[in-house]
Amino acid sequence: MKVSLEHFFANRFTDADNEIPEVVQYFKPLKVAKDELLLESGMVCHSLYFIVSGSLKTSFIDAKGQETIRHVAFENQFLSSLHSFIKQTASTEFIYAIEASELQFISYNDFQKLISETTLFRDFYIKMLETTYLNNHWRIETFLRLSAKERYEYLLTHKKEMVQRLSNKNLASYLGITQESLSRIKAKK
Amino acid sequence: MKVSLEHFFANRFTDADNEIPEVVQYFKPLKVAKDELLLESGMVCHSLYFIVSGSLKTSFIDAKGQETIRHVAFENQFLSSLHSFIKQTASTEFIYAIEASELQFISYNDFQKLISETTLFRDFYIKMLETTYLNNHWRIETFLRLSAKERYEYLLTHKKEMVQRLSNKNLASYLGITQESLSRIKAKK
DNA sequence: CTAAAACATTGACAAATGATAAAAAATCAC
DNA sequence: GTGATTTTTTATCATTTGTCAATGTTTTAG
Repeated sequence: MKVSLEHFFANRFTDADNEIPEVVQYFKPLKVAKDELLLESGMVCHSLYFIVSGSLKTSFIDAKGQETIRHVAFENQFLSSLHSFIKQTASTEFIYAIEASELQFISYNDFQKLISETTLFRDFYIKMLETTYLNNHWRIETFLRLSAKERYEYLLTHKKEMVQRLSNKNLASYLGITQESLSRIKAKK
Repeated sequence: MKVSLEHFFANRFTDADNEIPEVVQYFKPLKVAKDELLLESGMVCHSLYFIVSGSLKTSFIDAKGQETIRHVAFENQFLSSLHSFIKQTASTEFIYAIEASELQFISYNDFQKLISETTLFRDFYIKMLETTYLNNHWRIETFLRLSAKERYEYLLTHKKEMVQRLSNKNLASYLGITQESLSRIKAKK
């Protein structure tokens, strides 16, 4: 599947669609291989990525040295190490391509410029923060009161793409459980 | 402890502080008793609350009928059922006062008005979404790779006020564990 | 102040998940 | 295509957390 940045804005921000060319010109294309590192923990994240095709993840290394996946994004979604990007401070997480991916990215400076100069991008930024909020919200709810098995079933029902496109290893990490537990959960169904 | 809305804005939004009186006039005072309900699940949340003194929580009822606390706020913080408030759709959660509290609240209409009319409030709204993001971020991280005991210790170190001001019942609910487990965790220290 | 209700603690046991190890299966690099 | 590497599955056992029940403690309503 392949999507475009123009369509993304045209479909969602009809009020200020005359500003689309102005906004889109600041994005640069980038192709990355499967498993390619886009941001190292400890570095400042300078880019916000739009996914044309493929998938990205943000992750950190836990106390036991295991990679733990905090967020995953597919086509038509944006991803960054948001805290680092917004504040231009060192990131506590990595960004990796999960699959080979085509991206469009914008630098922090151009991002700021567009925020101050265009209504479209300001609306987009608020919308992005809201979407991020909703995403984190359901994720916290699933952790608060669902067992590992129920969290897996929640993804199967509500986020099927994640189950289909992530390896067991990545999926287990995203669910906050071990690979072995996930394997058992899947076997029991 | 008691704080004021004027100080909140004056301390954080120095760029546009001439707009503070314009913004503050739309907030109305409200006193609520301990355990008082401010928003019922299924209703549309019409208010954003600033806490002058006391504390509020947002919670939902899980599959087993247990109250589960998603978020807690103290003095000098804002709280709402944000999804419901932003989209003016039915809330999936309740808002309760934990302690007797003094609040200042703004209606959705006045909120929208201030967003469109003042730089201060637009800046504030983005800041609020960012703060919310950071809060959800650490919460997800603690769920992903920490045990119940480690999550409790995390709160002790980084959010001591929560441990001090919440009942065991509320704290256990916020941590996503049973009261009994929390009681045992505390006893073992 | 007192009785009732809510909350907190403790114990015994059950269920879920993690740790470790080993084997099977899939994927990758050349 | 083949051997090496990584991922997935399976099994056993240990640990954590939940469930249920009983009891002690604190808070609340009148």
